[in-house]
Amino acid sequence: MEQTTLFRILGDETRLRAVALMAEAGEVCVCELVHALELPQPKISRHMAAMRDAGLVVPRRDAQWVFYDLDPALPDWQQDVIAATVKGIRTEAVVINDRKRLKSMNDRPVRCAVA
Amino acid sequence: MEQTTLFRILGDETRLRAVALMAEAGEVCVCELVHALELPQPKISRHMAAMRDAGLVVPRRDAQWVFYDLDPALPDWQQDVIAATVKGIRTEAVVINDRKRLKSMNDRPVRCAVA
DNA sequence: AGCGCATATCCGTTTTGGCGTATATGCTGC
DNA sequence: GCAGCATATACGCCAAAACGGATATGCGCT
Repeated sequence: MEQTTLFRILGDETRLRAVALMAEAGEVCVCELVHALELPQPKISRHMAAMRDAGLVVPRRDAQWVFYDLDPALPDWQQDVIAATVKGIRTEAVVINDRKRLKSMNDRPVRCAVA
Repeated sequence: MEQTTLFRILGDETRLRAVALMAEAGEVCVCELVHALELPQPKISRHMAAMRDAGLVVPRRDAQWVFYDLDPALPDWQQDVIAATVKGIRTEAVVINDRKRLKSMNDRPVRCAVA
């Protein structure tokens, strides 16, 4: 069963935090994740690659940045799972701080192309 | 974040199948799982122990059998996640066959005590 | 072309997790 | 107490996955 891959992805704290951030803020680029989650860049890139390979997330290149967002084409039940999860963890201290740091980040890359 | 434990649990096929079965059929005992999933007993026991330790599942001893069921006291969002998941996978061939084998099992232990 | 920032990938290591087999524990009925 | 079934755990092994750090690639600017 390939259905377990969604859970394998969500079963890692770094990726879960990234998912929560994207679900709330829409697409984010790697440097924003590095700043918001306070984690080394290679670690973020590796985890985003895992999500991309799993089909959870879609990359969009814009100049020197790569923006990731949850794939809107995910099966309904997976979107439901993610929605329920985000709802359940949005008041967690970790998640709150991630959100806070993202919002207060200086020089966030401008989204020039398609939203 | 301890929230990842739910997903770590669901990220294994054996456990996911057990969860689907319990969500549909209510509490089941180890020998029923062995029969329905067609897996060796120690493997089932180990996975059920993992779920028990994670707080996903509650054991009920009745004579020589141990029945497991999803913990009704799980946080709402986790119940939502499970509900969405079960809804999403209930038409999977594997899940259908598990259900079928459970129903057609001979000499299923009688539930003598509390439901 | 060359520099600088953003991102991705590689390498070696460590941790985690699943597995099969064997064995222990618990309960029932004689 | 003993036999027999149901369940749990222990042990050693192997594979997957996460990690830090170094390095490669991609892009924009001058």
